Amino acid sequence: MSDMTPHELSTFDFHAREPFWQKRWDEAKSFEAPDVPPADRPKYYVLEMFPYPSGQLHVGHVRNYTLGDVVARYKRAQGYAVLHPMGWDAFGLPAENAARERGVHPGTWTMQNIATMRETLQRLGFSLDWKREIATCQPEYYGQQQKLFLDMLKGGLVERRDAAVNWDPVDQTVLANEQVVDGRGWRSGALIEKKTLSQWFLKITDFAEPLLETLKKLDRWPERVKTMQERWIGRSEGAKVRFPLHHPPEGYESEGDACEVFTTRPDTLFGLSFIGIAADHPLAQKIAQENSDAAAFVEECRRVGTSEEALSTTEKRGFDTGLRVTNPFNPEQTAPVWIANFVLTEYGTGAVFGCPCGDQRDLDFARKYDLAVPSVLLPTGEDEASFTLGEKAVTGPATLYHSGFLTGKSTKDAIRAAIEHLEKIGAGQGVTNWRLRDWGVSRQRYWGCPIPIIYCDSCGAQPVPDDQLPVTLPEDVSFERPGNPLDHHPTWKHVACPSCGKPAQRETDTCDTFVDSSWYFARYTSPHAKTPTVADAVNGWLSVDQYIGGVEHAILHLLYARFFTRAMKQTGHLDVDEPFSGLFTQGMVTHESYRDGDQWLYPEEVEQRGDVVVSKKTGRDVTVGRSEKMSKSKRNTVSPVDIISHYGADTARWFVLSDSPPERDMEWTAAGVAAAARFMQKLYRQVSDVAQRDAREATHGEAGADLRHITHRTIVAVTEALENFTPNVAVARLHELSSALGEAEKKGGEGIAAARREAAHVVTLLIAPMMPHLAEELMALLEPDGALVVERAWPEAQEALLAVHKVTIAVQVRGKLRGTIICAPDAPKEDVLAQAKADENVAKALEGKRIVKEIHVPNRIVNFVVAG
RNA sequence: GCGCGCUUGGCGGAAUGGUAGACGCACGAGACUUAAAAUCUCGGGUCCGUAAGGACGUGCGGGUUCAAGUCCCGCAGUGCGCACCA
Repeated sequence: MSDMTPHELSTFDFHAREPFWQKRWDEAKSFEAPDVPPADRPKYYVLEMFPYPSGQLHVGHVRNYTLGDVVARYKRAQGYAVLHPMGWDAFGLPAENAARERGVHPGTWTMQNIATMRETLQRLGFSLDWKREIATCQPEYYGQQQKLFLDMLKGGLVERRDAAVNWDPVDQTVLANEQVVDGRGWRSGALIEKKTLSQWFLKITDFAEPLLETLKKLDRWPERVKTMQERWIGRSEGAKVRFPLHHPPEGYESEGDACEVFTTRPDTLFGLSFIGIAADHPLAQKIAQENSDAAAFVEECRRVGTSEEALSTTEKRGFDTGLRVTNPFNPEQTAPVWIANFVLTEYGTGAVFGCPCGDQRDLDFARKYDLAVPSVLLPTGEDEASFTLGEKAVTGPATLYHSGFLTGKSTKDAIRAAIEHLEKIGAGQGVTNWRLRDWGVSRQRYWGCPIPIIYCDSCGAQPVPDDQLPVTLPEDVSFERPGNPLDHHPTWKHVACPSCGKPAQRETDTCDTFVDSSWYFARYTSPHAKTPTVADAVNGWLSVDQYIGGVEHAILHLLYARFFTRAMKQTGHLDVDEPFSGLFTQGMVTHESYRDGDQWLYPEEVEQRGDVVVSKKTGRDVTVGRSEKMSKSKRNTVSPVDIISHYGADTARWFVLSDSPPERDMEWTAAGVAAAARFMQKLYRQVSDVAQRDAREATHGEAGADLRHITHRTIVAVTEALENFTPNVAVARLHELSSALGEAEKKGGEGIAAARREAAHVVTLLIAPMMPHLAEELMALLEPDGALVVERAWPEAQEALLAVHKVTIAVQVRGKLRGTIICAPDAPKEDVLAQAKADENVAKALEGKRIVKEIHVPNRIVNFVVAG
């Protein structure tokens, strides 16, 4: 070395060194997992939700995969055999949109995006086993999915039935909910309508009970996700009640001469005001055939769309069918049957009975159409003589009145009595109803997994035989014409019936892409096998010990995956019940937005000048919007590739971990990234300084005691922070250790060099999960011929060095802080109290007061409760 | 509309029911420098006070407790999900 000072030497050249270390890891096969978990150590399966290859990696991905990588590297250091794979959720609508808009084939577009995004992931230095990479759009993957579908069909878990879709009459195509804007098709602008198609369903409701019950055992899932799933599955106890129809329309036989409803409140039957039926209810359909006004109303309901949100936000409206039913509890009473736009076809029986006094929606509806409002619920504490029902339904605790044999009973008792009575008189029975509906998987689209079915006029729907799998997508398709390219492909769908050999047609629908993502975690355990799974591998690696992804998937994806796992178990493809034993849901990455007039500007197009932000181009002040979810339309995005190029992968990784707790949204700021970069270089300077100046052979001495205490305390703190998923706290503690390392240099003295070397060594190991490249670089400085950090164990704190010699105890008088005292750890209560009272300021506060109570929490706090 | 979260200095945030504001950003002061950058050190919730110290303070209103950011009830704001976006 020359006579240059260490400071001048010390810059971490991430441009050169990050790829260097990535190559070393690659050569050492550091991240390749064995086919089957080894017997000599515990396994740990870390998985982040795989990305949709939309084009570029975005910073939300960087956050997600960095979190996962921290877990993977930390667990590996702790001696686990880690499986940490990556792949692509590669089917989906955007590829078809790109095809329609730009004429590029969905497959080409997807594979190009994958290549781009894979490169970015690799530049970030994630500890992924790339040998296991999968893309769901490849026959190697979706062919096995077809096998699973057929096995489920054989096992009775798949059914064909009718379901409604959003239909665009101009484009002649089915639209996704997101393609319906204010009831109109996003491209054509045409009013969309509900259309019924015959579709394939997976019978997730068969598992409603276990899916609900097992939630209780998922103790490493966030409570809120479990609550959401619980609500979604929606078990509710109630009754089916048959209301006899007075004059059923001719030819209406599907339910005999009665209208059946599901209710959770059979206790309020005496409060019957009306029957509400969905527009798709058979009775409504029947009426519509005969009555043009009814038909017009049904038609209108169809325009509302298929989402629950649309149904419940639309103004409540109804149509009186003129039919009447009899109240089974009170044959004297009849009520009208209305078609109502807020009744869900697919929940319960598609019909409700309206009891305005106990349900706000029913009350609003009854008032609007001037229907009877019998009052049968007396709120607890109200008097029958004085209580009148206003515009608020009774939803709190209440007693039944004006209710025949139920009068005087509490809601709970009345429900039980009502069900008993219904069953006795044969007008209904108690049932358990679920909000969860079966999973419709048919999509009328090209870019998805073909459903392996052949329709034959003679033999019906036939499964594609195993030896004809996979059913692959044709390459030569046209997106010029509206509709599904598979359907209008000249030859693809025409095949021989596998059963009779006569001409038949393929199913042209493809699978919901949620199916693809419902088993990819299992496929990673044997990504290239000729069967969907391999028993030893899948049962050895599953379940996923830590799954990490966005909370936006809290319900659908996670529930489908849980169901699919059970369905795969039932069909013999694996032997676990739950796919993910640990779940972590991370927040979004947000950024300020900038607007110059009506023009949105990218963050790199503006700069801060004093208190204002101006456009670099025009020099004008720009409007700074609050930090919100990054979106292309507001241009408040940041490119991970740019960040890596400017600051390096480790800086990007460190920044996304450093400030916000990962379950919360984090704000991306240029200043924050710069701070991360500074800290990275500071550590590099500090450690290279230690490597060059501090003698390796120095023995520990008195002067180093403080630093050693901090070093070992930091091991405990960082370990705890990583266990708790609070890397932001780990970062804070590492900042402190770094400061202590710097201070120790100035202090000097016997044993400082050894303590500094120890601290440098420890800091290197502790940052490794977060800044893996820098860690390798630092270790190479400290031990030029040593092992790679990825092959080293996590540091362990020495108990003796953690001991504290004094504690600071807060002293309160009547809960207010009046001073602090320094005591020996675990000092006796009497001594602590005496010392507390001796404190000048405390004594002043106690003056003239009588001590009523003395609270002493060892090593923490003293509180004198005083009177007077 | 229904469901589920979140809310702490100028900003991001820390805090087993026990000293609120760790750590970082931004800001200010100082050191180094011819100068700047970089780096290092120090300061800071608000108000009153020269200071010692005091009052107030974790979205708002109540409650439980010796003690509440933390637990309970109500409200507001904001975000996410709602079954064909992924």
